[in-house]
Amino acid sequence: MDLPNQSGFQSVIKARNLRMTNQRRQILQVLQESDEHLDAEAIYDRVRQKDARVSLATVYRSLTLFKNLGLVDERNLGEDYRRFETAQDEPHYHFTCLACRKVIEFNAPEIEQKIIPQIEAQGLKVTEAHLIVSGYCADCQRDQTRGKKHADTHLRIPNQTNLR
Amino acid sequence: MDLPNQSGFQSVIKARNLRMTNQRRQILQVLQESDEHLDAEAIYDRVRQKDARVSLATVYRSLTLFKNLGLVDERNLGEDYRRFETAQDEPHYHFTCLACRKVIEFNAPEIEQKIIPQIEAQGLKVTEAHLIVSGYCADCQRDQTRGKKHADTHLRIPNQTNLR
DNA sequence: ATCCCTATTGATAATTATTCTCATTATCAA
DNA sequence: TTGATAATGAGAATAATTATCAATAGGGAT
Ligand SMILES: [Mn+2]
Ligand SMILES: [Mn+2]
Ligand SMILES: [Zn+2]
Ligand SMILES: [Zn+2]
Repeated sequence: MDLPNQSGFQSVIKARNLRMTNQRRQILQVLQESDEHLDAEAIYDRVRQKDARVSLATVYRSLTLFKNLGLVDERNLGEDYRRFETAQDEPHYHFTCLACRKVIEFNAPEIEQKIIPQIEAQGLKVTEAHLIVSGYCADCQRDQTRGKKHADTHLRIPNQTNLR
Repeated sequence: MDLPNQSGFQSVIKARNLRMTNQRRQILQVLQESDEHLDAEAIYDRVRQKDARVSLATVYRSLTLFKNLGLVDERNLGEDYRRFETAQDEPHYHFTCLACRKVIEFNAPEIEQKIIPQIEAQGLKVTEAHLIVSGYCADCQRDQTRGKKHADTHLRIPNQTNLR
């Protein structure tokens, strides 16, 4: 079963005399099979389950490559680590629940149609735009039991107690 | 010479039986005197120049405190470190030049007036929203000599060569 | 199928922003 | 002035990401 742009992957790889490795295929496939926003570690975990002897360094290297090839987009959703998802045709933006970490995507055509044009009218050239919204999802507003479940990716337990 | 809300600072500090220390005064003052988006290290440098024997740990601790008190806002402008600025009355957003690192602020009332209300209409509670735009400023589009000057804060030289 | 060039990888050390630890100091109310 | 304890400084610890480098593997040419 081949995935959508596995072929587009091939062509863009060869065009730059890069090499089509198993690791790259696996890593890209994990991204394509997922509708979530995975971080490097989550991708690493999933790739190893499937089969390969892949190193975390290669995951990072491949993500950087895919990003530069336009196959994958990097997202910063207010965490201190980076998430990745396959590049979409339509731009979209992200809401993250501060309690359960669920990520909800949304469109905001005003950004592409009004805000960015206004910025570029001032002589700036825009290459990227991220609208990052955070708050509390409907479930977590209702529940007292906030932060119980952790949607959208695997759990990472931070350290900090510096909240005063 | 007292600064704007140094007094508001006093009251909010006392209200929570926190203590008004020299370090906190100095750090907050650096933020208030600057119209830039400083990172912890830049604040650290400026505070030491002024006078005090302040540790970097205290800068971080104070920034976290000020953020929680609503006196200071944290910004992530696409770098791998965090910037801070005094809390503004009006929301605003940020464009960063990828070449010279200059930061340009702009308003986007559509966000507060249309986009966020739409999100909240779906049952979500929004507590924060950042629109982070990057690209190239007018100067850097013109110049071939991109990346020469480094506006808005001190220089940090990264390591990476992983760009393929 | 074999050779060869070199892009890529795995393992692990290095880097670096931020947080933690804990003994010492300073704030402030009484 | 004193006492309780909030806050600090110094440096160790943490953790995500990147660099190093010898070994491996892709793929074009033969
Ligand atoms: Mn998304
Ligand atoms: Mn700003
Ligand atoms: Zn939630
Ligand atoms: Zn510029």
